Parts: sequence; C-alpha cells; structure tokens
Amino acid sequence: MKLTTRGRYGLRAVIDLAVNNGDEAVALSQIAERQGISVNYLEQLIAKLKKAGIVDSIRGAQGGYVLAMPSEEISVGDILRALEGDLNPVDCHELNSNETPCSNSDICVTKYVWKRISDSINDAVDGIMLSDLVAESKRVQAEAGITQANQSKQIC
Amino acid sequence: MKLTTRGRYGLRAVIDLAVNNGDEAVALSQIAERQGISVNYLEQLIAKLKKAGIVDSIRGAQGGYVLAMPSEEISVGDILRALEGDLNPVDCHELNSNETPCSNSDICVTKYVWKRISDSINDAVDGIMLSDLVAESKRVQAEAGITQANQSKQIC
DNA sequence: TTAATACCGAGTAATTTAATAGGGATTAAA
DNA sequence: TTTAATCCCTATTAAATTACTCGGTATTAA
Repeated sequence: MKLTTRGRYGLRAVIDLAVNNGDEAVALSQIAERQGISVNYLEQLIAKLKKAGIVDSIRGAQGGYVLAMPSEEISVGDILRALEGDLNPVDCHELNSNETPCSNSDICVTKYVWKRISDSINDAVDGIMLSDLVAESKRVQAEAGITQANQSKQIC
Repeated sequence: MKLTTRGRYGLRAVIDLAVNNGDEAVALSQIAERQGISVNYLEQLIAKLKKAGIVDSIRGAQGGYVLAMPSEEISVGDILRALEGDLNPVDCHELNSNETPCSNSDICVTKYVWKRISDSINDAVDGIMLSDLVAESKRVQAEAGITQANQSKQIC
C-alpha cells in the first residue's frame, strides 16, 4: 500500500517545474539536479506526465518542459494517477470497469471495503491542487530563508 | 498503491471466521477450503492476525481459531494494518514516528499530501467494523439463496 | 496411541521496482 | 552550417518483494 518512487519523484518534479516556471521552459536536467534524481529516470516519469497532458515539452536547444495548464487546474490526483496508474487498493471490476468482472461479484462483501478506500483516496488527492503546493512551497522556503538559487535537495 | 494478497486473503479469512463462528473453533483448513486459499499460505497470514490480538488459537485436535474480540470491536483497519503493516502511502517521519526524521522536513511540501492521503485511508478503514461485513455477508448470501454448506469460493 | 490440528522456518519462482545505458531526433544559437 | 543542448525512445539489469511451497515440530482431544 505504498506509492513507488514514480509517484514520489514525479510529484516533486512537477512541483519543481511549477515553482520554477517563468517565461522559458525548464530543462529536465535542472529539475533532476535540484531534486537529486537521475535524468534518465526522470525522463521516464515525465514521459508519463506528458502523455497524460499535464506537461508539454519544447524540443531542441533551450527547450524543456512547461505545465500544460495553469497549476490551479492540475490536481495532485491527476499527477499521481498519471505516474502510478489508478489509485485503487485492488484491481476490482466494481472500481475499474476495464477489469474483467469478478465471477462472484454478487456475493462479494469486500468490494464495499475497496470502494470506500478507493473513494477516500481519490477524493483526498483530487482536493489538493498543484497551485496549493506551489504556494506552500514558496511560503516554506521564504520562512527558511532559502533563495531559489541555493535551495537544498529534498529527500521525501 | 495496491494491497497485496496478504490483505485481501486475510480480510476474507477473518470475515469467514466471523461468519462461521459458533461454540467451536474453526479449523484453518476449513477457511482455506471455503476461500480457495492454500492452507500453508493462510497459516502465515493468520499468524499476523494472532500476533495483533485479532484472533486466538486453540491447539490440538478439534482446535482452530476464534475471534479474540466481538466483531463489533474489530475494525477493518485493525485487520488490514495487521496484515499489511501501516497503511501510509510513503515511509515518512511525519506519518510514522518510528521512521528516522527526514533531513529536509522543514522544507518538505509533499508531506502535507502524504498526510492527507494517510488520514483518509485510515479513517475509511477504521470506520468499517467486522460486524458490518458479517451482516452484509449474511444478507447477500441469503439473497443469493446460498446456504452455509455450499457457499462458493470468492475471488476478490 | 492416533489423528487432527496449530506452529515454525527455509527455500523459490515470478514479478515488480528502480534504476542504468546508449543511441536517435530536433532546434536555437554560434 | 555546424554544434551543443535538449527531448525522445528502447533495452537491459540488479535488487527487492510477492506469493507462494515444503517439510518438519508441538500439542491435545478422542
């Protein structure tokens, strides 16, 4: 019941991108360096984010990535589902209709449990917008007296 | 972000035990057969449940397992945490104080996300009692015209 | 004494994770 | 027009985890 490094690193990368966005695209190598993640691995993660329409890429020299939408319109749920797949606790047809229906769905009791867990997780992450995290990040960094230039690496 | 078979099988086993409990202990082999789970594997799962004080065992011939408490006092959260470990989405000191504190806790933004997810999962599973599932199970089985003797195996 | 049961620890195949590695395509700038 | 910076894509791999199996020991009712 743990997120993988895909979700953890990927969310941090999107926050980094959102915090450091300006007029120009942000190179992946910069995000990777600030976040202490290998460029090669981060490439795989950002590819998922691009496929999900969360970021756009600009190819060539001076290229990089930008948010595909305002950060107010991107939820943490959108980001985590892009990186991790669905956030359901089990693969169950009742939660995810692209699963093959369970032969004992009519007498299944645990499906109510899975539905409650699933709904609570998705409601929680859909209720946090990227803009909230950007604001919090700026607040916390200002409080710690850390400038954008020398911000230290995150671990979590 | 998925539960393992430990949580899925184990929860089904506890529900089975609760539904089929009477004056006598229920042998693991019976639960295993009804639920279509190997006895050897189920042994490992029920050992965790016993260690957590959710079930008690009676050794020797005609022995088996019984609930250690009334089903009204056992939450799904108790059961799943016994089987899966904590239900937090990440190993983070803010959620689980036996983790070593994160060196960048002061500037960590994602911890707010993990806390919200963690709380929502734990609140959800702690709000469902085993007795609720037993009642639901009996209702569903009666509706399907299935007697206790020939109940079919569950898959989920 | 026997059979039914719980208890225990070691081993293992398959899968997933968390990367690494290396090359190709595109484009701004020198 | 070349170069360097950048995104893009696929293959490989070591380590960890999962989901078991296997074989034995201990206990106790009948």
